[in-house]
Amino acid sequence: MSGNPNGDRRSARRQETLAEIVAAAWEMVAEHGLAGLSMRDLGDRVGMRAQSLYSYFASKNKIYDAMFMEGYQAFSAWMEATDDPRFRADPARPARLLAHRFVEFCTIDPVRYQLLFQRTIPGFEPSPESYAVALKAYENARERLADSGLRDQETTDLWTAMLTGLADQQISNDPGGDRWERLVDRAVDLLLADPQTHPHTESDKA
Amino acid sequence: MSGNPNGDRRSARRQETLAEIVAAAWEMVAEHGLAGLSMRDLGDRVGMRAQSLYSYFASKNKIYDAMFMEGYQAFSAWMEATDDPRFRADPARPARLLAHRFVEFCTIDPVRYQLLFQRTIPGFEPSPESYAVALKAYENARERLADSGLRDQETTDLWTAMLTGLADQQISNDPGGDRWERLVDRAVDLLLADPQTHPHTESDKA
DNA sequence: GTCTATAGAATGATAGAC
DNA sequence: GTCTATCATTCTATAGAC
Repeated sequence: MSGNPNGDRRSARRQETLAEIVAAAWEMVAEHGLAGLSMRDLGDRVGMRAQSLYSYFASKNKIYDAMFMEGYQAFSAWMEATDDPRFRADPARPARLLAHRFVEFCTIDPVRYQLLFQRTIPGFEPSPESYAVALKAYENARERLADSGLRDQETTDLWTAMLTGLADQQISNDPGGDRWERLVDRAVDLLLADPQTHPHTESDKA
Repeated sequence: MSGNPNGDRRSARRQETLAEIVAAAWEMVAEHGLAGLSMRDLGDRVGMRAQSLYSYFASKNKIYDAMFMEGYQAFSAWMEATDDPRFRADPARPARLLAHRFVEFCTIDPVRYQLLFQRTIPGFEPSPESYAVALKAYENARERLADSGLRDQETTDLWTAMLTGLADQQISNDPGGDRWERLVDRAVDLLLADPQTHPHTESDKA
């Protein structure tokens, strides 16, 4: 749109600063918890006064919003990576991979998990744009799960509960370990072996 | 120890006030979230100035601590109630009852669930006395679970993850409904039917 | 775009009169 | 045991100079 090279350069510089602020915000919440994000300290961290941050984000919640969107983009990208053609033949493996991938995503960054999958920030609501990114991520995950043979709502609900439960216990009670993570395969196999998971097995065989 | 009837009466009065403050605190966090407990508002609620609360609790965290202990006492009492002799004969039912009872305890009061089973209050650590109550509650629950046939650590870990996962999804995504709660039976049966749950079945039959 | 200055409001907690 | 007065912070956010 803009034929002005200076405009492009300025815009690029601005994008860099925006990204730098968000990166510093991730650092901060990793250290002080999700609620421990303070404009003053965030300003210190990127080398400006807290008030100057308002040139980039209209409010603190806009920063959470940017983190929220970035988090779901990362989630989509992370789950994309399980689309490995080598495992398409085996009916059990894709589900296991999917499950491990999900639990890993959660345990790698507990604060991100909290921001994306739990609701613990008092006044924060994601913007429509960010929420759209989240919805798309969920839809992708649902489709991939369907490819693994888990289709009906009750089964996918149980799947979700099991995996978030495992991730949550892992994060809360054995951070850095694998006491719950190593139960992922067993949980997945349990669900795949359940007759209720495949209510139409007979017709599927035809 | 004190033979002074006035002392007893004063002590009783004090206990009443302590209980009243904690009850008001539960009300407050139910309305404004776990972090939304403010000494000023709490004072208003019990009809005294915020500063006067410090005659009863040395700090805000001491109030959280009292709630924590009360919560685990409630948990023990709640799980005791499943000790129904009528169901001891059926090997499947005690586990189902136990599971339902647990999930109900969580969903009935989400804020209490958050205080007891998640770690979301920044500076709060339970006191040794409160923690002892929590440990005893866990030990009781573990024994009851063992009576239901779930004994090895991996299985009880999976049990915990499944049920907290179901409770969490229920609270977060369908408050007041039963979309996840109605999956409890299926989850329990899945675990009971799993061969890995009874690694020593042969010798048990002897 | 960044700064200083500052508003405006909330917080948890203490000291000391009564 | 409750009060008034107050401290000492923290916080988000705005106004306006440069």
